[in-house]
Amino acid sequence: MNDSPDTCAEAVLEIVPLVMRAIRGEMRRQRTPDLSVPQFRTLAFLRQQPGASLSEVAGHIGLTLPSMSKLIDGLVARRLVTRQAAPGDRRRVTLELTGAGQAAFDTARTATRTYLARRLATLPAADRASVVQAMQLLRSSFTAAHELVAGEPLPPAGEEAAVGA
Amino acid sequence: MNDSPDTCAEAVLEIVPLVMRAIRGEMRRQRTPDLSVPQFRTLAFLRQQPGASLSEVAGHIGLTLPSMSKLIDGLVARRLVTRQAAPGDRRRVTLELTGAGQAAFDTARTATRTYLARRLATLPAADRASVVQAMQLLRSSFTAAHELVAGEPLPPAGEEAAVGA
DNA sequence: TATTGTTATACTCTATAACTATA
DNA sequence: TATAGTTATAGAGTATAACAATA
Repeated sequence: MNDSPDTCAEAVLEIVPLVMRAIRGEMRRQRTPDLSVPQFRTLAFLRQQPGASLSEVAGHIGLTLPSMSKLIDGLVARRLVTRQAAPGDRRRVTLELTGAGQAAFDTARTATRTYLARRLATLPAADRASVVQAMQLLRSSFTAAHELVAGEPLPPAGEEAAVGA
Repeated sequence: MNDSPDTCAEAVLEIVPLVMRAIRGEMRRQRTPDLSVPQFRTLAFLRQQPGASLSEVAGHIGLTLPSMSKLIDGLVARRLVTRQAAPGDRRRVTLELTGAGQAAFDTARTATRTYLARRLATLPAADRASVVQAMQLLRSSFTAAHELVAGEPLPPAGEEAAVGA
């Protein structure tokens, strides 16, 4: 009853956007000279994957190559990212955070995490443990190998109730 | 250890954007009415609050009046929303969904929920129940007008819950 | 010829400022 | 005068198409 895929999807569809708005709002308040959310996500990716190519970053963030190229233009202009030709294949670019780029990311992210922690501090510890566990479960569902790209078949589909629900 | 506010915040900050990206991507993929996320949220709000004014919708979605006016232009042009002068105060407009607007909302939302359900179907039922429970806990943290430990009021929690409806 | 990325161009979305209509 | 919306205009962000450089 409370564990059907549809019930779970309903709950996720209601709550995740709510929490996401809190995250985005806080990041907007904290981020440095007007860093957009995709730019911030790019910093986050390069923090974990230094030396990534433009295609790799674009694929991860979900932008086209031209769009990501322009986004990187802005980060390079602010001296948050370096862009160099890759040794061994001069077609590729190697992207890395500068010290300022690392600081910009760490500062905003820490502030946002602190904000969330203050929100979550209203819960009993046991409930927070439940939330942590659920996040791990969601990660396994949404990073699974079956990369869900448009049109690609996924696990067995449930009823596709349609219009006029 | 696993239940500290900071640990919980860290998990939320990692996973929620991941899931949100999947939600937004799937909603965008519903090309039938080709609705933007704010347009979809507007339909969701009007589904629950028929007859709302432009200011009310703009405040709820988080757009300025001119931006919302243009957004509504698009919805009216597609015959998903009606816009009439309010009886008793001709300055205000009364916004309502048409039958097609209701169907567009229900279709897109159902498709997104179905997509999420297929993703979540990879989990055991007990784990889905854990996710549902955690969503309820997060709702209590992110919708309640909680005061912080230090006594400071939290920043105004925006309302992005509209996706849920 | 295939790939990796950039430039050119256009469209969407949003904001601020100025304006109209109504109260 | 104050309020509710709209129109005018501009800026950011993204996409597709065409191009350049390298493999």
